[in-house]
Amino acid sequence: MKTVKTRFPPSPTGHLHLGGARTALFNWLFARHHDGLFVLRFEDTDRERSRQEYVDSIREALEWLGLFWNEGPYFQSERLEIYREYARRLYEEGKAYYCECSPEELERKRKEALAAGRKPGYDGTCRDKDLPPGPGRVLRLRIPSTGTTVVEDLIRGPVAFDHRELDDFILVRSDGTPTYQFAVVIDDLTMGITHVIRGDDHLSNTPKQLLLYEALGAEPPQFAHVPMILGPDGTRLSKRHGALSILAYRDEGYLPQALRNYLVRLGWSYGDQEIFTLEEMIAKFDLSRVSKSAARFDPEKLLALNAHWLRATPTNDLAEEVKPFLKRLGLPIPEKNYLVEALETVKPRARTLLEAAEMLTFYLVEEVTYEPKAAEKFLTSEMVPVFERLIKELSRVEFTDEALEKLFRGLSEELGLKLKKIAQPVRVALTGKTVSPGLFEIMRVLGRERVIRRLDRALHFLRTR
RNA sequence: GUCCCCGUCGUCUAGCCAGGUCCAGGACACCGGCCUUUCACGCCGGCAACGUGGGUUCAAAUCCCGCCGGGGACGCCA
Repeated sequence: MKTVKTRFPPSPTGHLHLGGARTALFNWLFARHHDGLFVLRFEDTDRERSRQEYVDSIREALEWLGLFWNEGPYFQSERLEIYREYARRLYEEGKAYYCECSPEELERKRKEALAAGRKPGYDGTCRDKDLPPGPGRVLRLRIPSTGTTVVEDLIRGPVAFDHRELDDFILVRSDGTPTYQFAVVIDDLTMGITHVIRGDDHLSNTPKQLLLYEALGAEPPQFAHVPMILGPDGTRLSKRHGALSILAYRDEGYLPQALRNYLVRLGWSYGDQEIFTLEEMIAKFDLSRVSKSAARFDPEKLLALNAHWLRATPTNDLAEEVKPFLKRLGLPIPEKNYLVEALETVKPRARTLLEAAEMLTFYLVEEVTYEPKAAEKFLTSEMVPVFERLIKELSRVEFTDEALEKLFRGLSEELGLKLKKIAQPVRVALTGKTVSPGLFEIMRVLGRERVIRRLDRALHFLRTR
């Protein structure tokens, strides 16, 4: 049994987006599941649009997702000699021929054909001209005019294409660079790729590639075409569907575990299981459970999964992850223990690291800012005696959740006020807001000194109203 | 236009290959309730789908055909 080898071949013309990440994940998982290898290869033959910054950002995104490659990254732009050699062979063996039709001419014929309701493929004008190589000429593959080619797809089963539907596609452009169709085949062949797992949109290109393998006298890899990911509205995923770059999700406070978990369930399932650790994905992933129909991207489900993984991550680790977000919000980074304890209280309430950082604000600022409406409603003058009494009691009570709760309940009973009537004003005094983690845990974490200082300040505030 | 692929709750999906156990299960979202010092978490309950027409069969979400709908390919882009 040959070692399984998969690849992820992005073209560095944009950031890594959800669709690409899912394809990369599937390839990576398949390789890992079979103890195989995963190759990274940049398809940068389009010199016009390829950019170094995208090479960097794609690598960064893959690494962030934990999808490390065993080989590469390769760059097609550095393999031009190899393609040239194979092109020469194909030409010499008569499997390919040169064509002198100009792009303008081809474009004109394409439009004509489309307007007349015919298929717009190349019409074979130069097929039998027996042209030698020359400037302005492209190399085309000579495709058999009759018969059919069957793609034995691992996900879709056999898919037959009539050769009349295929045309003599371009292998080498007039500037000598290889086209995508040619370069992928040569790369997959020379790199020993055993399984090509890619988007559905490549299915109709596959027979052409198969014919190229045949012309080369080579054994093609196995193909598996996975369904595409559509936007929430069912149209092709694009910029207007919001943040699509994987790195943008990272910067919004999403966890790689959540992204992976969301992505793996888009087009793949394992019974009713929704939550997967990396190890489980590797152990359970297989092509037979990949679905055939396109999936829509649902940001809500991604968020829910992120909330889940946030809660499932040890607070100690989360504390490190949240630091960059605190920094970004202009908040001071406190001592680790304090941060962990504070984070513990906001963890079940936050759905992203960014939200968590925002919720931590009151723990970290010197003086909280009262929300106008909250102060208006709860920091009223009748709270003066309550706060005075609290400050006195708090200086001697033990700062544990239990003791604090006992204190508040006792006070509530003694003063004939519902606990809520006391709790909300104190909450506002301590956090500036009406919504926060549990009051007693907040107090415990803030500690006696901060709590008394904040109550003191609130007392001043309500006396001057 | 031609060819190819796909079609189960709003969304992701299980079930379909090996027809009955499915008046279709899980998850997200949504709605109600419990818990409760606020908000969450958690727990309980609810809403909600086999695109359509025909055929095969004692029996079809599951098999066959047509139609409709969606997506993709048809580039000297990848």
